[in-house]
Amino acid sequence: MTNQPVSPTPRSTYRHGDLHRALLEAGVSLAREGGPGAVTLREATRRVGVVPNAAYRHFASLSELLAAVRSYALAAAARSMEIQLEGLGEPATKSSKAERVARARARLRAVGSGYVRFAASEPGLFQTAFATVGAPRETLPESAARGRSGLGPYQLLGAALDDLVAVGVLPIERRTHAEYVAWSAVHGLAMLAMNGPLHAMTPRQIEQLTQRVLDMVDRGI
Amino acid sequence: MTNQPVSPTPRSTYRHGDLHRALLEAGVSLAREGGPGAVTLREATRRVGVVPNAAYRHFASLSELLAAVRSYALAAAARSMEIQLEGLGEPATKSSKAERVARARARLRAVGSGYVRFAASEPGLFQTAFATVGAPRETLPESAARGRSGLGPYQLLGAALDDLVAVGVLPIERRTHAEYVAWSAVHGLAMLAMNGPLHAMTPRQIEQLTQRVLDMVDRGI
DNA sequence: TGTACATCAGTGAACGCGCGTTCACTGATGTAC
DNA sequence: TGTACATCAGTGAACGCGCGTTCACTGATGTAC
Repeated sequence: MTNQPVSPTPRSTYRHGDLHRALLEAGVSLAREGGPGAVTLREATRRVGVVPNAAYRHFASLSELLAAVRSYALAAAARSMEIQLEGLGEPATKSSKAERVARARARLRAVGSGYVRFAASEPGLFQTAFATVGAPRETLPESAARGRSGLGPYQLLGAALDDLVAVGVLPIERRTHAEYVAWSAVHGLAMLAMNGPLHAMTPRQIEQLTQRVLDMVDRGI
Repeated sequence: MTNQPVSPTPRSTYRHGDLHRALLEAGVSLAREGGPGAVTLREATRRVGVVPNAAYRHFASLSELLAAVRSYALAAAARSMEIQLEGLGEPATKSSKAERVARARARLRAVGSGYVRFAASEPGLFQTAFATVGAPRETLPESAARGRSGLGPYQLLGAALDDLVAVGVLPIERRTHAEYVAWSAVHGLAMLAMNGPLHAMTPRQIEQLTQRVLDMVDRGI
């Protein structure tokens, strides 16, 4: 596999200095390259140029490192969604009802689009964040798993749906569990694009398909 | 983990008799219990009560066994979808346009419903069939991966969509890649139901959510 | 400002684990005569 | 119908791999005096 040179960052000092951060970064790189299964203590320490058990000064176990990496991945996903939201620009101060409706719908699309873009551009991190199949359900350290808005991916979706309700597009009785309905569509697309039959598609084709799925959500939610 | 007794089926004969089939069945059990990652040659042979390397008389490698297990899982998924289709009953011989439209739409719902039901009832096999994350893209032995109709899961979906076109519900220009749009929705739901936040839901809640997602597909495709 | 010392980050060696896979073997089976 | 024999399914032992984790250690650092 990835046979990294033994000591990629040769230390001059005996102490490393910031091993905790370095291990986390190595863990993120591993997840980026090979998904959550590729995150191992031995490979992370190897990349940092430190002996395997040195990791235990900073993480109690592998799963603690993995949890930290997952937080990072969730935050990165949130950022991707935020970036799409920011692309919408500021709302007009005095906006008509139609404008507010259009904006709320655009927000939901932006959230979905950011989600799928993240999956397509960072498949390894996406898997780490959202597709931890078979792994025991661990509690997420929610603190670090957010974007700049202070919201995590799930909250960003929720806020967009609240907007749709406020603006009168989404009937309040359909608000319950609406996250899951919308999420299903983009999550499924993301999965298929990553390892399924869509893997061979160009980014442009993926983008078009994303728009079609978002059309479906828009019409059907 | 699963510490199976060493020789669950003690042989009286030196030869096993049908080791190929026995190993496949053990592999399917392992996949059922723990997903594709739980399928190992050593555990499969252990369960059958045979020495590890005996497997090499029947499978060239682990990945060959895994491919066989995947075929089985795909066929099981197809069966689940077919069962939902069969639940629709026979079409009336002389049916009105409205009846044929309703039937075509019901068919798509049945396909989706069977897919999600399979994921919910057999998560390990579902993962083995459709969620092989990170695994190298291998060629599927298509032959065995089908239901009784002779169609695989993907073909069943395609046929349902063709029906919608024939009946005039789905505009022909939206037929291209429509599989992926519909598939995304149910696949995402299935994934979320298996390991995501929907894991704690009751089968009844999952069923209701499935109907909402299918409503969305029906309205939005 | 200089020295003794406690702290604790990183070392070195080793453990046990389960895995896939290879090798030379053995002994039950079915076939040829 | 009985016997010699080739076949080849399953055995026994071993390999090397990477993994997480534990142990007693060492030596750079920063603090107290």
